[in-house]
Amino acid sequence: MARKKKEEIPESCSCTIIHEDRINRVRKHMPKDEVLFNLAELFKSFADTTRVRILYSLFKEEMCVCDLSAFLGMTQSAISHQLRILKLARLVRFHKVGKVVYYSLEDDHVKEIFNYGLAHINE
Amino acid sequence: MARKKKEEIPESCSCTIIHEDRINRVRKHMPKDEVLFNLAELFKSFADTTRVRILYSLFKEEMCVCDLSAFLGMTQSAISHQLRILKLARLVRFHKVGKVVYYSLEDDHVKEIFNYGLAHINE
DNA sequence: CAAACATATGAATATATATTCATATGTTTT
DNA sequence: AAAACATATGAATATATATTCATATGTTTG
Repeated sequence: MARKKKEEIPESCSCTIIHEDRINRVRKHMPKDEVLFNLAELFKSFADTTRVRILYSLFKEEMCVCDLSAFLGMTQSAISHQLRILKLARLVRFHKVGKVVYYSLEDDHVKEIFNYGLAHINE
Repeated sequence: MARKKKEEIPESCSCTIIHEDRINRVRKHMPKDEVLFNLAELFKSFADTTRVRILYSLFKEEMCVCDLSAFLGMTQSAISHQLRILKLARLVRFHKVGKVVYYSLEDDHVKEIFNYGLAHINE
């Protein structure tokens, strides 16, 4: 009575591939893994309320760490750690004046990305 | 010898607020906390390689879970869990034909956001 | 030079989240 | 109805990450 007909489970996918044609067309246009990875990494930089608030603050004004800390009601350390991530993602730039470090947006991509994000939220 | 002059540490920020004027100008233009939170939540949906790959796959073709699973070389379960997140973020839509569920992009915001993301990466 | 201060950072902790595994749900087919 | 199948989902585990705490670095000022 043992009932085991279709014994050939394919690979990682436990199901039958239904649309080889679609997969082949999609494959042609997929960016390299590295690009997709970098894209996800970039969005990780936006994927935190604190970092979003920091970036939004810098839309209008250049600000120092102390300003951001006071304005956002968070410790200097927390802000500084997050600014490091934003620096690594090349989303903010900075310049020092004495002991004060002023941060500003690196380019306008952030604003544009945020605007489309808001458009999606408000639709 | 106890040397404790400036004893009045302000609030969450351990430093002196330097630019009250900047903070006040920024405050005027900050979106509500809820909006900033939702924006971060939206970007969280993009902040994972698997989800980026799923979304990119759907740029060109509507695909079923099985297609995505086979194409991306991941288990059906993993794909399905991630699709749930994309559904909750209203980034993908789906329709059922028999037992097959076809997924597609909800709107064009994703493409636009990705394009600006790529622009930032490639600059 | 010492004190004050703005900022940065390593380590620890707490929390979030991606994947796996097992199984459930719902549909089709025989 | 039972088998096959596509998909969904709860629980467990492993990993990533945000914040805190303590402290380091570098600059200014008395």
